[in-house]
Amino acid sequence: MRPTVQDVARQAGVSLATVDRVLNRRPGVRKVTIAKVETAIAALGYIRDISAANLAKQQAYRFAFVIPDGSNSFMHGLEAEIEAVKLHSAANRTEISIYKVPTFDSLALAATLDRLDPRHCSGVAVVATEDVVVQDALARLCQNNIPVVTLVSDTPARQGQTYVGIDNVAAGRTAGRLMGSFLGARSGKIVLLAGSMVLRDHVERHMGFDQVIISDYNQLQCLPIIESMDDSGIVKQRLRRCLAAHTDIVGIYNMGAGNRGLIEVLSADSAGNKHVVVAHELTEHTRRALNTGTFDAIIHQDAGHEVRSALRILKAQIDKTPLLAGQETIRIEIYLNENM
Amino acid sequence: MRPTVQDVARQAGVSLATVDRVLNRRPGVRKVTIAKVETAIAALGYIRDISAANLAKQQAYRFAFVIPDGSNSFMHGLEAEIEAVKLHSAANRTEISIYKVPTFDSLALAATLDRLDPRHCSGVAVVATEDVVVQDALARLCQNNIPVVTLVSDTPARQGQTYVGIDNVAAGRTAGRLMGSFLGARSGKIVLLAGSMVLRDHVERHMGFDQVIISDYNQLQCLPIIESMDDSGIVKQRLRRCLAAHTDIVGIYNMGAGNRGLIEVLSADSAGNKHVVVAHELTEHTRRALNTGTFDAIIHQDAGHEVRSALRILKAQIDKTPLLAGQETIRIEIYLNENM
DNA sequence: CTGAAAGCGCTTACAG
DNA sequence: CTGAAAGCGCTTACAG
Repeated sequence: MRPTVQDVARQAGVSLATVDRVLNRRPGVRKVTIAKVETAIAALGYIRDISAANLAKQQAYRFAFVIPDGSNSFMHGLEAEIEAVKLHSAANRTEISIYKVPTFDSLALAATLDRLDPRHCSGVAVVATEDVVVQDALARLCQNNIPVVTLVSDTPARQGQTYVGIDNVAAGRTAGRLMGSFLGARSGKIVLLAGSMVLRDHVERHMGFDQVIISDYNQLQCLPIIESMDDSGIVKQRLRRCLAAHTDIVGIYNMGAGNRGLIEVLSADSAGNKHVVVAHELTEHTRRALNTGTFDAIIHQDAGHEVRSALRILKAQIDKTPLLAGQETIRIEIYLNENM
Repeated sequence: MRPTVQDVARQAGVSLATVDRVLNRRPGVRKVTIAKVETAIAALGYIRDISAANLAKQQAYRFAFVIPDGSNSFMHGLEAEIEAVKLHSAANRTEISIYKVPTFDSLALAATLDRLDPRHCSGVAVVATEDVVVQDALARLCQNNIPVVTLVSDTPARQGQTYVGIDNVAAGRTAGRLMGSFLGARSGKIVLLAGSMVLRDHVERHMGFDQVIISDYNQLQCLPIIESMDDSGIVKQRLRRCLAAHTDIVGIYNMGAGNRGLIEVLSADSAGNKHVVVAHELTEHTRRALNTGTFDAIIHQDAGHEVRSALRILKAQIDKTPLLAGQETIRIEIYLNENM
């Protein structure tokens, strides 16, 4: 049988309450007593049962997910994954709320974060922009001892904040390698599409992509970035103009959203399939594009994994328990038509 | 506050014990009583607290992992991942034992499975061969109500057995697509390496690879499979002979283990880097081969994910709780030098 | 077929 | 600074 607090108390010659005090590093215990208890713990190889502790504490976790509103399919997927864990969370004394904030609206995001009441919120997971008002709001949460996890897009590192998402520079490099490998000996221009260069994830992907193309494929040239605010309509319009202006385009890399616009332009273009196309995030639309050969590869991050990882990280911080190494690394996934 | 069994008992006008009987579908309760309790549960929106239930039951999980012994790096990685969860398992009333069995030795495997005592074993995860003696031993475990998970290589579907691993046909198709895409317009022969065609995962990968090459790349021809018993030495010897016999080899696909032998041959061969090489499983050795450009792509499965998934599935079967959809799908991961 | 009481391994006021 | 007792939300003999 595994030793319990009872066994530790008996072995140390103290009461349950004192064992508890030592276990939880509560103040007001004499050094000698602490030593006695710790000796007993070591001697018995005592390990605390966290479920029992949580039951006694009536510990309940109340987490807030703050994510962008709008038509972005990836964010819809993220929301669906949050809803999925919500269904099972009640059985684990966990309550999850979702707050949606207009895309690209840092003020609204900061206001939403400020409105979270520390008494009813034990942790926050947020898809953050890099704006100062947002960073300040996050800092205030941390001051109130509310653990924060940032999702999808990294933020300047800060105490009490953990990033859960892919390494976007490496993701860009991966896209670059796929583009170069798939083009083989062909030479020509590459179209670069992004949502906005104020989004850190897009900037990082761009860096990575450029690095690889410049160093390893000098028969390929990247055109200046086309920004679309992640809007399919804008993608369509600007991409059409760009394709018309150049005759030697061989590849397209979309590092942002708005894939529906991209797909529409390429499907309409009779010569569309001659391009190598790499984009991000597996969704209903990009899946079909892979199927039909309109897209050649998708770089993906697993939204479900990110949601569950965020929850595990927040809980571990609250319970002061260690995390399982490796489980929380979000992988840069590559999808071709065959491995979806 | 969330309703508890107390609330249900009061609302239904019965005792705690009766609520418990209904909750756990234990026999010996009148239909009318069951109905009363179920009405109360529905009215209150009662959800059972699983941790509390496990505490009261003194439920302890004792799991056995049965894996192949030997020099296979992937299996070493798998073992390391099991050791990693072991470290944290004590805090969750979980005990994990590892049993190692000589590779390719179905009799020893079956004997090990038969030796597992149902009284001290609440679930089994096994890397199984497809031999009848093994299938029979697994069937006996299921008869004793011990849930079984098969890892890495699928087995003929059976009640009470869940497969945790990748779809190996799709993995083969993915390898084929990478090979074809990376070779571009080049034509020639492809070397196929496998451990043994009695391993279901290797057979399935072969099928998938062939499908894609035959249907989409008729400038490429696959040579007859070279079997190596997953032994680097045999890989080296047979591959050298094969490379010497053909002048127009453009690609190599290793669907099995023994990558060290493959790497050695290619590194020694001055012309080695002209081949496109696709292999399986990220390990210390294949990582380096990707880095140096000896390998072009690796198809990978996450051993850590498989271990944790196996545990969640076994626990869910024991607790009769539902699984989180999506979390248990093992992905076919593609690695290039840039996304490791 | 049903219920009262004790217990699982912790934590929490409260008393001293 | 320390301890006795009650309680968290369940389950389990045992009695009737």
